[in-house]
Amino acid sequence: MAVPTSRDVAKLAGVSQSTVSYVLTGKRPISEETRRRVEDAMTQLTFHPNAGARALAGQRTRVVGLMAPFGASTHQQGILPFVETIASGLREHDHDLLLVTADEGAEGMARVVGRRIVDALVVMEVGARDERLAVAAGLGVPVIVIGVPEEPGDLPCIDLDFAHGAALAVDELVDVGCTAVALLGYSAVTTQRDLNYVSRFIGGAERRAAELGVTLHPVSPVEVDRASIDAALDAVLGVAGGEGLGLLVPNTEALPVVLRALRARGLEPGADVSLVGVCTDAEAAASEPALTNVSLEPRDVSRRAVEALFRLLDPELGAPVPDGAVELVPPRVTRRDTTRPARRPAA
Amino acid sequence: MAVPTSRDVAKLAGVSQSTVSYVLTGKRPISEETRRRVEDAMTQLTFHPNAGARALAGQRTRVVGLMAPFGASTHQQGILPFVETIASGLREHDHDLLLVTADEGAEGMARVVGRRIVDALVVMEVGARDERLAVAAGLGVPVIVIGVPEEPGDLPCIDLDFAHGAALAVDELVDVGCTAVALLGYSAVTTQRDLNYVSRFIGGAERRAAELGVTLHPVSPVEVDRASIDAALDAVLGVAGGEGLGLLVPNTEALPVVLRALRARGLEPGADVSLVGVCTDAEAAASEPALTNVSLEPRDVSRRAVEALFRLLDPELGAPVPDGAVELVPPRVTRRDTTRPARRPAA
DNA sequence: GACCATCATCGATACGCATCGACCACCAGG
DNA sequence: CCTGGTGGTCGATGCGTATCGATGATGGTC
Repeated sequence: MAVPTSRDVAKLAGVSQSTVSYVLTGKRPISEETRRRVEDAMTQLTFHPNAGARALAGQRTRVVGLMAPFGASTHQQGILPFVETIASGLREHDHDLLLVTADEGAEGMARVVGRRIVDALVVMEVGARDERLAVAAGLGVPVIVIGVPEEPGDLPCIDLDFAHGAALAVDELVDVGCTAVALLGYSAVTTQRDLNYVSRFIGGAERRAAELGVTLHPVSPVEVDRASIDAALDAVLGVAGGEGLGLLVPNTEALPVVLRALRARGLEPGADVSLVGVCTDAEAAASEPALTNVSLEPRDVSRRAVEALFRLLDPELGAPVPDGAVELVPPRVTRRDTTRPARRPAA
Repeated sequence: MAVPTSRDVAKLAGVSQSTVSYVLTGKRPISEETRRRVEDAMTQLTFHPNAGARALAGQRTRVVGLMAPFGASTHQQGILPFVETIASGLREHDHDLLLVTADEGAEGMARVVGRRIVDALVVMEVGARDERLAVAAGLGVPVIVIGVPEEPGDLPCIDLDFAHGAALAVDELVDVGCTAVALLGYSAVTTQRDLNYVSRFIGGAERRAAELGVTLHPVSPVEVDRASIDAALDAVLGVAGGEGLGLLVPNTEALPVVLRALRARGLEPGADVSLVGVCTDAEAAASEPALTNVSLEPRDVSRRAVEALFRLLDPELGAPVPDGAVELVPPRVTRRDTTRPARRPAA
């Protein structure tokens, strides 16, 4: 026999096809005895339920589309952990992940939803105003957005709390005695893409600096090559001097270059200059010197995104996410070697 | 009306449902007039053919599974371009990409194929002996392997020609006057994973060095941190001296560290020491100094993998890939600043 | 002992499309 | 005028599952 169907299983188990189906879905009570016979038959035939038939009859595919920022000129670095975590999160709910690349744009989403290839969408790297959002919202399937658009329009959004992270970083710098903070901004390409986490981070830093009464020198944008970073440091050190200066580096990729540039001019991070970077804890610990960092763990965001998605998909799992809710994942600052308490603050 | 079906389209166009289907698939001739009416109706209703129904009736899903080395501790860096290129290659053939993460292992493949979620598989990062291969080969669907296993067993394999790349790199070093070549190996973790491109590369270098009568000093394994690389350089320079030494660095991630380490000890790459690295052309050109490199462009491999896949999927597209064929994509060596012709070779 | 729940199972049907055989109209050749 | 095509369309059927209503069996109640 070619590939076994649920009817074959039924015959072998001596039950009807519908009983096999109920064993599979658990939507009606099945006696222990019958269940065992059916399951044995399935094992014996190596039966796999046909996904197409299931989708057709059951109106759900158990596949989720991921709109990933591939193809475009993305800082590709960071997205892999997102994808990976989302994929395994979906698997825990017996769902699969279909990749939709960004070059397909909004019509890619319309296609996979229209054809009922997917039951739901996760849209990554959403910028401040993103044409995909309006389309996604009108598709009639659950959508989770990773990023914080200006106008969420009914779509639940999840992202890291960059503003809060920036504030915590400023706190840390002030804690170790800094009286001025310089912010080495994101590269122009990132800013152009209008991903507003940039402005959220900068805004958070500014607000906190103002509250604490320390000066904030934003330097932006900064490319990742050595020359740009040297130029940025020149500017910063010219204005603020070395004394009491804290550096805030939200651009993960720039971190190693900044460290090198500082040392090249005789400033030891942690001793002569304090520095807080934005990166994962793993990267921070592996760095030399170990970085004090604002941890932005993509896995946290992905996990929550998956949870939110299934609350939408199976409302029994708990209160569905309210429309348009923005969930910000709190960051964490970990002190390592690049910030050290210097002068004892007035106790 | 909820979502339109082909029957709705048929009614609106005044034809039968089967005619709509033939317009869609092109498997029977349709008059110009009828085709236009049907297409208009589809547009008007924003009709999308239901993928589940298509799969059920047509025995094909137009989805390809990608077994990606996610989840494991991979040198995650390199795989994104593969995934991206494969995804868009599939889209050009109106197919989609379903991600299967490596943690699911062989049973993940069995699942997506057994349930007929996918029509075919691409298996990435296949090592010398990979348990997934035997399973994949028995699944009864087209499979393309990226990597070169010891025992391809009927499966078409595609990979970069690391051996040839190594030989070309040795050639280049000898061309610019090197009389000894040191090979800074891969890190232990890469070697442990038994990805045999490591040994293919080393083997290729050894063979060519022997042919040319130059000494080859393999130093392995080399981690990517500065200390390990310094130790490796100590060993190499101790044995071979600076004079006439060429460095061969197959580990992309180690390249910047090696460059820095060399300069730290007063050796200018390209002048005092020659160096050929393995990386993409883009990375090589962006490096400072610009690297002479063996280009291993993942996109080439992905493209060929997709082509081979569709030759298997639609035999009309050309001769199907012969079973067990191993296709090696030739690399290219580009001379940049880290190799410069030194003493004029005897003309 | 007749009656009604409850539980477990069965039969039939629908899901939306691809495909096969049949059919019709039309035209060329004899 | 009849025959043999051929290009174009239609009806009917099947793909494998989920689901609904119905049925039989079982046990408890008055």
